[in-house]
Amino acid sequence: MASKAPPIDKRRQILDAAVRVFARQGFHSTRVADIADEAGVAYGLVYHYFKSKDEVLNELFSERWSLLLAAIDEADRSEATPRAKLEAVAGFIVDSYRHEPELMKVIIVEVTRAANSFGRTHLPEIRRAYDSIGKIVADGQAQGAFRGDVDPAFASMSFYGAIEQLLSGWIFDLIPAGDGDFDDAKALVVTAICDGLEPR
Amino acid sequence: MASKAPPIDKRRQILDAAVRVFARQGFHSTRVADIADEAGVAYGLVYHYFKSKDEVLNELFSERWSLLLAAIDEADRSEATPRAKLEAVAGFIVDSYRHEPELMKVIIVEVTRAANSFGRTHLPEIRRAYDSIGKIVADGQAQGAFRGDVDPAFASMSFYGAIEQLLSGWIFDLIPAGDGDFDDAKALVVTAICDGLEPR
DNA sequence: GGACCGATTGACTGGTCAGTCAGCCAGCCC
DNA sequence: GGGCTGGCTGACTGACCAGTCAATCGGTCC
Repeated sequence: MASKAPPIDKRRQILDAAVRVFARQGFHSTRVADIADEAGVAYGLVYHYFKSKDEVLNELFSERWSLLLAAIDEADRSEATPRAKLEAVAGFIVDSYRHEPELMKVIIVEVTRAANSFGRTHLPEIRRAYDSIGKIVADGQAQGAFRGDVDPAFASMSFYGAIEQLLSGWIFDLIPAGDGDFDDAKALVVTAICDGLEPR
Repeated sequence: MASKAPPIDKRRQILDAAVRVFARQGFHSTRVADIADEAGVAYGLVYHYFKSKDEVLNELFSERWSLLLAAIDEADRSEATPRAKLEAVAGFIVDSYRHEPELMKVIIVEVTRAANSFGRTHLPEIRRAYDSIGKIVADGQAQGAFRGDVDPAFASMSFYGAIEQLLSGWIFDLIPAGDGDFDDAKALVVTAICDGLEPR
């Protein structure tokens, strides 16, 4: 037989279960027992792998947010136009939602927008994303691709806020979430922010 | 003497105290005793005027949100250009924050963005705001003031999301919040959404 | 076999609050 | 005065749950 029986990764199993339960019930109203049940694992095992219930969510957030930060930086380092860089960022976020809606729901609802709990804890990481987007805008202004009379930090907040609000709209069925809608959305955030609503 | 001694409105006193405490500690980590203490009132009196701790927050939200809905409708009914209507909406929200930052913080952080608790409860009212803004956009499109290739519901989410993210930025000191910054912000959200970032 | 060790189990505890309730008191009317 | 009303008080209770821990299991090595 193989040198090892495939060791089921219980830690991963717990994280995946937590995503599902958090997405369904929200962080505050899920008990640790719910996570354990969903993972098919004993209550105590959650505490074997994680210091606390909070740490489970922190881990989920950090795993995914570091990917986002990397994606933004990669877009920034590319040779593309500023507009294309923003398209790449919007695309990454929208695709993240398309492929893992539950995880993104948890991250947005429980961290990014949870200003009084995890949002505060992770403010530095979250802020890094705003800053990186702001840098893309500032560079765009420096090379004349974007108008110079808009504060980059401000534009960054608007851009990110618009995307996040769209995800919220999908999460709560406020706007349609078909496959084409995702692609439309990517193009449209960028259109709205770069071209504006008024005809040219 | 006057027919009545001025009856201190304890109910109002409790609501005002709740705003301060919720803004400072967040809804989840304020105990009912904190509200009572801040209001200088006995614990039990909170339950004399409100069915539950939740109801205190619900009341705060509904009071203010109905003003917002009224402001949006008024803007919509005016003879102004679509762009000016959006300016009026952005202006109302920004001014609300300027004059009552604590209340707006509570509403945004604890309701509007608290998707798993109060946000869900108040979804219908929140949605009404998105819909009304969407109507302004749709009318603008019908009269040729706005480009027709952007879904109004989508544009509405982007617009509102951008504003809310700015308030979040102020709330968390991510962007400067001087008096001029508020006025700049009003103009800039509208510029960004209507004109776009790219030069014309 | 048996010592050892990390993974796994789940009953139990300690602390925290939301909400209850029995009653106090100030003003008013008869 | 004495009774009534309703705003007001705050000690108390019941429920809930995160986190602990002592015990068990299963594999490995000698």
